[in-house]
Amino acid sequence: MFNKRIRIKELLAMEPQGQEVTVMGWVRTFRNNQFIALNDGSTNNNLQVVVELGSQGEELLKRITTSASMKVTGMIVPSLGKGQKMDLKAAHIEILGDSDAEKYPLQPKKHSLEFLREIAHLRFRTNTFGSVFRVRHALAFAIHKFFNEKGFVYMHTPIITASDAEGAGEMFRVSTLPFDQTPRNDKGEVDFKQDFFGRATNLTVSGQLEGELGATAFGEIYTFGPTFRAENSNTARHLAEFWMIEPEMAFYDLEDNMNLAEEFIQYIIRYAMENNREDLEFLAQRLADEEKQLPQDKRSEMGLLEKLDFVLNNGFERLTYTDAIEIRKESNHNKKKKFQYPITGWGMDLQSEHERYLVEKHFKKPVILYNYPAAIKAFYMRQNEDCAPGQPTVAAMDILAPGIGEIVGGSQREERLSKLEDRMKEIGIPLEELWWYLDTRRYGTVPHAGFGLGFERMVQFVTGMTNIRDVIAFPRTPGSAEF
RNA sequence: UCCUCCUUAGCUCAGUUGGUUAGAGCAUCUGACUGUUAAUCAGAGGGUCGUUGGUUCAAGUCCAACAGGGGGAGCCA
Repeated sequence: MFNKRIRIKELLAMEPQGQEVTVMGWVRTFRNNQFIALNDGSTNNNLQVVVELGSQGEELLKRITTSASMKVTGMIVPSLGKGQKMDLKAAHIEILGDSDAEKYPLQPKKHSLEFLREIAHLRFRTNTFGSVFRVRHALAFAIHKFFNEKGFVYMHTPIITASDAEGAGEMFRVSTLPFDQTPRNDKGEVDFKQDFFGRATNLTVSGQLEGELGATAFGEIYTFGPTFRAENSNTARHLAEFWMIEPEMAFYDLEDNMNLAEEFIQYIIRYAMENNREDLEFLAQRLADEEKQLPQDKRSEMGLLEKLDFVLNNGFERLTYTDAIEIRKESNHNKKKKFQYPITGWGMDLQSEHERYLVEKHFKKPVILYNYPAAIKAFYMRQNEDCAPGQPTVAAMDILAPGIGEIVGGSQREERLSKLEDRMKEIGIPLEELWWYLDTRRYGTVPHAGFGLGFERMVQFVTGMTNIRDVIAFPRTPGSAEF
């Protein structure tokens, strides 16, 4: 019978009055041949198990090593020591699994995140990753809760897709053809007619186009699933496999879209603040300690909890691409020629140093940029009509978060068939490949909008982890797919 | 992919202008102690200095290539 155990988080919330309980967990440290710090993953707080002198045999004591797993039954009593509220006086200890202390790589000391990344299968057993992944869970749960409360339908869009016309980046091919002897057609090209699906297929880079099909039937839908990009990106904010949330809403314009995105982000942050306070406090302390080693000008002005509170209470700054260019052009930063990439004028794509200046120096809070030049955005974004002469824009919006950069990318979609077709022809996307997508514009088209939120970037923002590889359990990056 | 920095014990890191036997803290092991808090005290074991090649009488130290990792950039979420 294992299910009689009580979780340590629950136990620590009780008043110790000699109750008999059973706990199970893993040893963090064993001090003085007498005190076991036991952790079961429910919280970073360890339960102090007290082994009375002489109550257990030498053989058993020797097996109480770091990360050995055990079942302990005993009485909880107020602790005589100072560091904790209660002790579990062990009446019976059963080692469930031994752990060779000489080989076990985690020690009761600080480890670098880089080292822990190399033992990603064990890093959940540390306080930092325990907190990160409990917060990750809370955010994922809050996302479903938010959309469910708003009446959105959770839609599972395909992982394997045949369209490569979405233009969202390099794709991973999905194939069962033999690598060493790929069948060829008359022209000498690989003959995908003989492949599993009878055509070339890839892992999805976005569920958006399929999401629009759902939105034009259910009204509001969202997706939350894995996404794959075969880009050779080596940064602290890119993964080859990541999770993305993509709501898509009929009868929404760009402003509705921005309102939803802002409300959504605040909602899930608030959920984590209310339900994972201890973990966030731990992560805030961790970040503060880490930043102590940085030079003054590289440190954040606000602590993690302050930052999250600020985001909940202050809303996001909204401004158009055109205004953003002006602000930066007029900034002292630009006049002093401190940008590596100078602001050349309207139409240029924003470099990440420009985004960072705007978010971290000028406004010091999340910023929503909207109405971007059409030339630097995707084909499906709605073409604005009231543009300045020679400056065509689309109803796109990006949310930029301090320290992370782009966390949301979205737009109102082009619902007018002829405009959409014209744009596709203009940039060379074959209409016949997306016939099913265009059908939504043929049969009862409606104004609609949506966005994509990078889940790992959101987790980074909330946990303060600076490398995206530390907020996903098993990161996939170029040259790296262990575990 | 580009720029840049790093790679010395299980971990974190010292190692002087190139010079004889490469060090520390923590961890591990052995013993002591027993209300500890990353316990403490004493002792012990633990190294192909990332790999390969080069310069030199002599390379952990200088040079090159490669590998792995960090930071930044591009692409983006």
